[in-house]
Amino acid sequence: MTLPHTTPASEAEAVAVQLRLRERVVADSSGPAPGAPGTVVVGVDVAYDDDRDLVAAAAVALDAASLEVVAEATAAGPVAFPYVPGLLAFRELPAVLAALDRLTVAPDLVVCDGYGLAHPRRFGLASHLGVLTDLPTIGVAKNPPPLAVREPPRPLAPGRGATAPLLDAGDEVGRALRTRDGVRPVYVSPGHRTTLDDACAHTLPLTVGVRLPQTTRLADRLCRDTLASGG
DNA sequence: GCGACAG
DNA sequence: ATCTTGTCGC
Repeated sequence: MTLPHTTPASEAEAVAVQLRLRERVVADSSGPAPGAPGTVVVGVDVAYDDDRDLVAAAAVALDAASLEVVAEATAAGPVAFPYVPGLLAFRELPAVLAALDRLTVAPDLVVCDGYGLAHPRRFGLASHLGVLTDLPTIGVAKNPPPLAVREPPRPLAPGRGATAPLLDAGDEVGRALRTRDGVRPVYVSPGHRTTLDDACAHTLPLTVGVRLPQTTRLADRLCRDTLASGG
């Protein structure tokens, strides 16, 4: 990876790391164009067993067009950081980075299960992973971020593809995106080397017939199985 | 002080 | 995240 990851000794130090690293986020579209043929999309996810002090991560690479699995990798280790809202990256990154290292194909885009820009300090898990690896990343979360300035929840049209802005101090930092008709939306935001428009455009083809991106679903299943198999 | 709070 | 059966709908 381009930058090393180190586990902070305190929450205050973790916040300081975020404020420093967020300066390095690249907010352009130097990542793959949505729909570009041959794009390798990698989903990452993590499962925990706090009692055994064990965390397992999985990285699953798909062909963006066919959604066929191209490669998989897992990694397990001790839990490095407690769960603290806003600091999820420090809990998940060590295992995720290890799994990505074991992947035999080069990711064109990494899809994270969590926030990117749509984060209280505008530096969620997806942004953090992108800065450390310099890979294009996006964040797709199941729940809305607790933004400081939340706008009156604008109603979201019922059909797949409908969106509503996630505003933070007047800036659109993410989007609620309906990926299935009549089903609650997911919350998409750019991480590194992607734009919000592209993040949403990348998400739609990954969610044909399902709410969450296939990348996330497959990675979730794999890391869960890995944890169950011992670690 | 209390509630809210990605995974 | 994780603890967990059935149930409604397509």
